[in-house]
Amino acid sequence: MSLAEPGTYLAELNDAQRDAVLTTEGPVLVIAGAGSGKTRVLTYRVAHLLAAVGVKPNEILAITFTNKAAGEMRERIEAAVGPRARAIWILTFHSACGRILRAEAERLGYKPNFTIYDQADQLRVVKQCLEELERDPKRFVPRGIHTQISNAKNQLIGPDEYASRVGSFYDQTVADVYALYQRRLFNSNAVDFDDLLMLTVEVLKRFPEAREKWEKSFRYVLVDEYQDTNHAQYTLLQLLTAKHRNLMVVGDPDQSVYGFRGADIRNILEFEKDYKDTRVIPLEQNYRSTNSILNAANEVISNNRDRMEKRLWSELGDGEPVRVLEVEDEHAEARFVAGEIALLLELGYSLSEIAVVYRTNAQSRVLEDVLVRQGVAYQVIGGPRFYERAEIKDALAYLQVLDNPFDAVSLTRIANRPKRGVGDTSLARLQALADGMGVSLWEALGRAEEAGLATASLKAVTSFRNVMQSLLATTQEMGVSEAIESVLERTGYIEALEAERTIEARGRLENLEEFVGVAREYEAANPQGNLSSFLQEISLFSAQDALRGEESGGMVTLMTLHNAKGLEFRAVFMLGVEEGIFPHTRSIEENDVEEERRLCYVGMTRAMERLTMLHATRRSLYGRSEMNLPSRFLDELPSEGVERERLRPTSWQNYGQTVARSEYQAPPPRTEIPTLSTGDTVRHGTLGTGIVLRIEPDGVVTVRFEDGSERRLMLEYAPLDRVS
DNA sequence: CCCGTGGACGCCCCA
DNA sequence: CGTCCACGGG
Repeated sequence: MSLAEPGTYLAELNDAQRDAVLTTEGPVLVIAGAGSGKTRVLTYRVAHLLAAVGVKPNEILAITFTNKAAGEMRERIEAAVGPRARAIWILTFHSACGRILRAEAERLGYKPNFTIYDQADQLRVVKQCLEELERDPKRFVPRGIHTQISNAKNQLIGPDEYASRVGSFYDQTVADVYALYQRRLFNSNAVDFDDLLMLTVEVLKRFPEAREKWEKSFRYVLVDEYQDTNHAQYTLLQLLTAKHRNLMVVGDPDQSVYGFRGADIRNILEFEKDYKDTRVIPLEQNYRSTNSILNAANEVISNNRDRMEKRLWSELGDGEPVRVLEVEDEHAEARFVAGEIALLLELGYSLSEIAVVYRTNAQSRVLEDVLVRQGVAYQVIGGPRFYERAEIKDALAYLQVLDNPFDAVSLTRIANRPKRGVGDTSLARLQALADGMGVSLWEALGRAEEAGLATASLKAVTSFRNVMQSLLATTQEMGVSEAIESVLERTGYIEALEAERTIEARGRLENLEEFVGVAREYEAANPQGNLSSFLQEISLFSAQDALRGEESGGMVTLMTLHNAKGLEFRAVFMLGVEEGIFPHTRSIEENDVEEERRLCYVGMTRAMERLTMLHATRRSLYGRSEMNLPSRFLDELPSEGVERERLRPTSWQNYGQTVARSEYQAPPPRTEIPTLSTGDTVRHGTLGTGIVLRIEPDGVVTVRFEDGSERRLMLEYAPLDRVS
């Protein structure tokens, strides 16, 4: 597309889409059904603003749902208008707030290099607070308290206001913890995810100079996935667009699925009330799915009462019917999916065009077992993440402390890693000293002799502090990757892992190497980036950002329905479509089935050609075997264009060629299992030769074969031999 | 101060 | 069925 010629790109749009691109002034609400080309609209609109309206790149703020989406959008715009696109603000809510807050932090008394605490860090602080307040953690469950605080922040209710509204003893405790929690974070120069929004709003509200600066700078604001905004985000947008009022929001009320983190569907349903002269543009033509899939999804969602009437249609024909399948239990479910994947490959599908979605992360395990056994490459989005692994968190904690020594949570984490004789007792004494003197833990470390420690402990603390001090001085001048290597080396972290001589330790070392690799990539992509910006980027990483796209050969993608949002696949399998799982028991109890139904709608509309929904009659959950009824969502499907089948034990036990063996008849383990290490060249019976990339403690090896495909194989069973 | 063991408990989805 | 945490011996 050439931007000198609006005619060329406008011709690629349908009437409604074109309208959305050309209506640049004033508030615009685009109701974009699933697969209706909203990314195209957003991209072209930005390009149009730059090329035809003459807007400067830094006057545009585009909010996307994930960093990955932001990156893709930036690429597409750059392809159209060139390097100018780099100056556009294309960010998620959290990263945009991170940036604004860094610029304005000092007005609130924070330093610009504040640390962002993740869920685990936040919980740890809540626990500390409960301890300090001497409340019974049985009665006041940290997780529950934290949820209350988080909800309050999403509603922009600060600690003082919360305290003034207390209605019960429980509330009073929450209020006390909230106040203390906030003070703790402040003293650590740290913020949590919710603070990014709440504090940004606070700074804009309290400081007119700040507000004027930012509302002036963003002449055009675009927001994707508007149906998932919460009150804080809503207020932020109001503040930022007060001057120019050029706000375009794009969303689909039927895809609002983040109620649990404060998303308020009314933001989109009542947008027209908030902005009187709103131009509403519905996009109903779908370019993704066949009509069988769309009709099925339309039927299901029409059972919701609280919605805007909308009906998607497509020109892609009826296609294959939607399949609803009953299986015996979760193992049969997994085997069936694995068998179907094999069939799809024969039909010419590639693994990367196939996704399996489910309600809860725990559901992936059974399927993973089967896929590993079959040697099917897959990736799990979400679940235990790279950055949540202990060794990566340790490395990150070191970096956090180097960037922000006041960060007490990170400092506590690394104080005794590797073991160096700084135990909980010593740390508690130091923390008490710090609290007593009103200084940070880091400063207390420097005056350890006043903390009344045993001689050995004092020595250990002093030597730890000296190491950190010297790292603080020397890493200043280094790039991020070099700093990480230096930290791991000089703290003895690497040495300690190597001394373990276990496969686990080896895996951890490999993960750390990968982490250094991440840092190198970051340096290459951001030549002017520093430690602070690297850490911020990592803290705001989302599950979808880890999605590996069209890598050669590819892999099947496994993920929760929430993580599937915004993605599309030629074939989609939806697991566990059963009462109690989907809709989840808790949603039924809390009368929130409409949100679950929207989630079902989201899942179904991910599929382009083939959609299979499965339910098992029996399923073990928490070690107990339960009988589940088919989900009510299955009852809501139309009869036309839907095929219902029941897989009887006899038919699934021998299902497909590769799946023929049931789990009780696995081939006998090989007698000679080759000893492999990463980098070895190996030969596989059917897959050819490849290189060992990674070895997991449970005997799973990852091999990259000559055709570029990566596979995870069970060393015990896979016909693998070492060739060099 | 470290590590192993047994008991309690879980009860989603996420940046 | 797993995980996480508290507790007690070495």
